[in-house]
Amino acid sequence: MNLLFKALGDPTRRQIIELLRKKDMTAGEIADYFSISKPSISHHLDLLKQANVVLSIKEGQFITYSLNTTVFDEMVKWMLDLTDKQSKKTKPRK
Amino acid sequence: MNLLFKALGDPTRRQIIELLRKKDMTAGEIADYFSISKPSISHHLDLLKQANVVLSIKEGQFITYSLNTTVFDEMVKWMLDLTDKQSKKTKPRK
DNA sequence: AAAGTATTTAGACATTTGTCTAAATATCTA
DNA sequence: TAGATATTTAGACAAATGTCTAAATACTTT
Repeated sequence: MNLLFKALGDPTRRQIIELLRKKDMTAGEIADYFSISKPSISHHLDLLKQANVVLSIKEGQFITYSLNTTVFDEMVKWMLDLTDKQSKKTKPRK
Repeated sequence: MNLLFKALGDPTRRQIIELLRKKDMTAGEIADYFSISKPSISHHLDLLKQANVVLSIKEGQFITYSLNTTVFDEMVKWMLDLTDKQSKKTKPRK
């Protein structure tokens, strides 16, 4: 989970996630939304990919990125568990 | 939300959060769980406090820390919304 | 009041992170 | 096959981050 939390720690990367929520986009399309260089965006995409937050497929000379929302499941669970006073220190009752 | 995401980006801070989930603890008690110095733990606690993840009250010479789980609500919402394919690009229908 | 305990503040330092430009790779098109 | 387009890789660099030790602050106890 560390890569995931790290990935979400940067505002630019969260914006990328929000963009991809609306629709899949190529690296170039994504970069157009930001004022930082394409290599920087490429780097952010790489980190998101390492964290398994995005998937990419190469289509000709383009690379299309999409969100992999499944990785958030565990994280949401982690956070909801924090609020679960009932099961302090106990295993969840299946 | 940036301070919150940043705060969660560090493994030590997440461990602190997990400790506080079980029970409120003083700074010293928390520090005893780690092999890093007390000033470092103090610094982590400060960041968690800035992110509003923990609350602290001074009791004599001790300072007791507790979790403020309410801050996670917005974050959970953010993540759940990412998975919500239905409302792509639309405002949530109240 | 002095000494001990709990915690933070200050300042230094190495590592990590986010950014950039230049160059490399891969694909498409004329 | 050249030239244009899309994207990444490489390497440099400044800023942010996590850690440390030493010192300061605050409270308690003798």
